[in-house]
Amino acid sequence: MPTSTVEQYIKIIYTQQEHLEKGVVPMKRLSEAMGVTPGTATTMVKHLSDVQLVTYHPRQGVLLTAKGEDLALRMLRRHRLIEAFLEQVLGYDWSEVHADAERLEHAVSDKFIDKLDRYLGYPEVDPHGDPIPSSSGSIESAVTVPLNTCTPGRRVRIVRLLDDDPDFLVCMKDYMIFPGEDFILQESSAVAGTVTVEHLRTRGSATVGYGLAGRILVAEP
Amino acid sequence: MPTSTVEQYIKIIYTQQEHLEKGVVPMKRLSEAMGVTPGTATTMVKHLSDVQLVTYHPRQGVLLTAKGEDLALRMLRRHRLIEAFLEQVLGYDWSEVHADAERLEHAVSDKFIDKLDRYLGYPEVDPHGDPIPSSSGSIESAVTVPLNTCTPGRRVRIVRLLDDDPDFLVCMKDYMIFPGEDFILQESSAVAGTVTVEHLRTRGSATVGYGLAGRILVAEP
DNA sequence: TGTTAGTTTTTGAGTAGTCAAATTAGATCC
DNA sequence: GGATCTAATTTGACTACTCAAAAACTAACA
Repeated sequence: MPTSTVEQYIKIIYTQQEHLEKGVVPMKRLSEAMGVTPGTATTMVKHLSDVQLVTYHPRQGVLLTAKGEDLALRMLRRHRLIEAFLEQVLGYDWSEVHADAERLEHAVSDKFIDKLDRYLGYPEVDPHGDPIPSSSGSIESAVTVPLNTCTPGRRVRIVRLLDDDPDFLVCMKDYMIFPGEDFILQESSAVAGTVTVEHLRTRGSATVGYGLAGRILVAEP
Repeated sequence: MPTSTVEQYIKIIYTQQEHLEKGVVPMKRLSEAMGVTPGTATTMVKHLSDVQLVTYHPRQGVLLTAKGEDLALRMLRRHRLIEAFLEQVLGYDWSEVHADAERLEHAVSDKFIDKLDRYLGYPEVDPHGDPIPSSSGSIESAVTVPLNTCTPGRRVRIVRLLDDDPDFLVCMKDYMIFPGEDFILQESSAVAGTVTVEHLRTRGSATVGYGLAGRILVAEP
């Protein structure tokens, strides 16, 4: 059975991998995401490679194996179901669910997770709109595009936010930017570095940084 | 902040202490309850003493300090609230709540526990009838006596079972011996080593070993 | 081509916990 | 008072992580 440290590394490698959209995850990135020194990450990655969870390309980076991806999806399932539970049942604010879920996900049994899944009514997404993998390890996410790639004038629906930072989430909530809300994209300028949207119902408008808008995924209906 | 290993030692020392009803907990007992070798327990106890959680009497045993007792009650609160949650909300059988709670209790935050407490409606006891300490650390248990000290013929109400062994609990459940149920004590013999009770409602009778009956706490109304 | 900047790896050391096995201290019993 | 039994302690070693700092590699640019 993997230790919780191993579980954490694998989960991070998975998210960095899909985040980067390119092959391998370099050590610097991994060590920063894990909050450890690069040397520590190298040591750990060698070990992960020994137990076949990743393939390690020295001086380039790591890539999950099928076995590693399996574990990553199991962890993501745990994490997101726990986040949903914390928000829907215990009344956490969506900005604070991440930290507690991060600790709980390594302590729960499969039985716990399956019972929790049933209790919650088999939700498909967590409070941030992240899709929840099934118990068999399949995951399907809606077709979305980053907000900063949409053309102004279009109507968009917020589907997912790729960020766990509480401050950012609180801020987005103030702007009504959370999954399910509809907006009109008013302006999007890489040069000015801003994206402005107007909330469909309330007519309130919000401006966010261009980079951050890339982490807001929307659907164009 | 104490590590989860430290938390576990402190909780075990607390329960052994009240279990034994006498002063100090000897190393053998502690090491067995923790599932480690005696040498390991000695090493750990010295450390616990360094951080003022216990007072260590070499070659005799350990005793919790006020600070240690505080931590023990916090852990007991966590453990028992989680047990209640697993049974009442997620539908665990009472025989299986212990193991999962044991792992979760070290991973939850104070915020989590307080919100869980509210969600459960501030329960006073867990599924085994063990009293749940308040968030301020006070604990009050009902007046009870071990079943094997009652006089035959008397009516008794099961209040609490001092055992976490799943096999034992499943067995007790089959006999209807769980908190809230009423019985007539038919026979109790230290010599024969058995205690026989009759369930008040169903008239079914059950016989358990004299030693085990000492771990069944009842109220004599 | 040679220098430099940035990344990655190696090395040596530390922390928290564990075990096995040798040793020591207490108690008990003739 | 010794012999003996048991519980407790010490010792040395191992695992799983971690860091700091030195060394090595890569890429890129003058």
